[in-house]
Amino acid sequence: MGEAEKKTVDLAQDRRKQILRAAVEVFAERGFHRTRVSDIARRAGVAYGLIYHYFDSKDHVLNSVFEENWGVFLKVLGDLRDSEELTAPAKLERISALLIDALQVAPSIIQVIIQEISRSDRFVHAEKVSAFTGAFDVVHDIIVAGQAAGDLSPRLDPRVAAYIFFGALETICTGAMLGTIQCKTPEEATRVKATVKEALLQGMLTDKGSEKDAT
Amino acid sequence: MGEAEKKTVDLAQDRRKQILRAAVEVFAERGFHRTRVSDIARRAGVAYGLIYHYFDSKDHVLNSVFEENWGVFLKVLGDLRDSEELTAPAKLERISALLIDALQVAPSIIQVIIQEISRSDRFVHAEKVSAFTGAFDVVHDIIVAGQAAGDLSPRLDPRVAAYIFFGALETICTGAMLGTIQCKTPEEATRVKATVKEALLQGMLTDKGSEKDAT
DNA sequence: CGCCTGACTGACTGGCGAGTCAACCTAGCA
DNA sequence: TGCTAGGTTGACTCGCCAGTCAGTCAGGCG
Repeated sequence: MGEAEKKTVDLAQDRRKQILRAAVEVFAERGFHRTRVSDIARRAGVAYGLIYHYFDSKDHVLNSVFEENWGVFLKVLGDLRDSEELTAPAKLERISALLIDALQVAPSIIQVIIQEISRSDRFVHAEKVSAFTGAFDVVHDIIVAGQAAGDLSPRLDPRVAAYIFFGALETICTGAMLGTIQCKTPEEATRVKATVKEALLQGMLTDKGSEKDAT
Repeated sequence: MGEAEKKTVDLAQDRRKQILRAAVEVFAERGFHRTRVSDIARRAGVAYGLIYHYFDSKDHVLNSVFEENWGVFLKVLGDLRDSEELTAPAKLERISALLIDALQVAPSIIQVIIQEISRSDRFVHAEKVSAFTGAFDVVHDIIVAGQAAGDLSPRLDPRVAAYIFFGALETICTGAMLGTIQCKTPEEATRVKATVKEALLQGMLTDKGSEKDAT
């Protein structure tokens, strides 16, 4: 009995996953509000009504996509913050590498999260903000710790710096989505990571540039 | 005749402006796709149908908001690029200052442009991209010139660096919109500018941080 | 003073698409 | 073999809102 029941549960989970996978695909292709629920159903090879068996609404489908993926990202970030072995700069480097690698592995998911949640009115007025601030807070904490340890410039406003860090990464993801930034092969990815590190950590200036820049 | 005709034209332009101003306000408050055309009409104190006298469609209203404001921004950017007097880092600093100041002067317009065009599916598939790449190109050119002059690190991929630059600024605007970043008073604005400069130009690392970071 | 032009009005329509629901399986069980 | 539960189906409903259009009003002109 337990066995059979479990199997049914698994099947149900499979259906759910199947719908979510399809949803991610179509959302990535046409954007959330241009996709009709029927599109998701067709792509998943499933009847229209079944979507509403597993999800309350179209919005709820998108939320599930978000929660199930952002959640694991947040978890990884949290662990990274609490790691004793790495310095703050190393942690920041890890985070950017993490995202850029994710871009190879699961571009559609990244696209949907950035496109439909981070970017979009959904972000501005909804509870989604809190999920995002979770990530911001982690980066913020890392920066503050880095400043305390003397590894990061004390002149940075940590909050603004966290925004700069995330904004840079987010826009790079957007660029990769649009194909403006090449980021498919491991070599290209390495190059992008290097520029992120150089620009954000070392700064864009050369020594010569800094001399002229006597502020 | 010329006089009277001109007056009529002016009045017509006023009406148009009046509608656009109202549109910016409501778009900023409720987001493009949650605002009904009737909202714009009500806010502008104008009949529903009149909107369609001046604009082809709701989309066209948004496009006009975008074109008429982004156009002047692009113009300023272009002039800045061609200026002989400033070094590349100084130019970048100017651009960020420009945006952060604009945030004080016309927050709604900035919000609408960022929220509804830069961020939004509108951006991904439409001609809007080209307008944005215009701005990217300017920053890209400035970076390349700065590298040639020896003021900016030659190790940066100029394209990726341009994305980082814009992404940082864009997210800061978002933060200001959300009220997460304080940027109302001149003092706060100065502080934000300083962090942008520090983080992007000098880099987030301290010397101590760089030593440890032997790559 | 009538006429004409064009700004201006707002009730109405048409279509779209989210969400519903009654009917239909199918599998496990007695 | 009949019964139930719940997964599955897709035609239908229903509200919403962009866009239309028949008509009003004002002001310039012969």
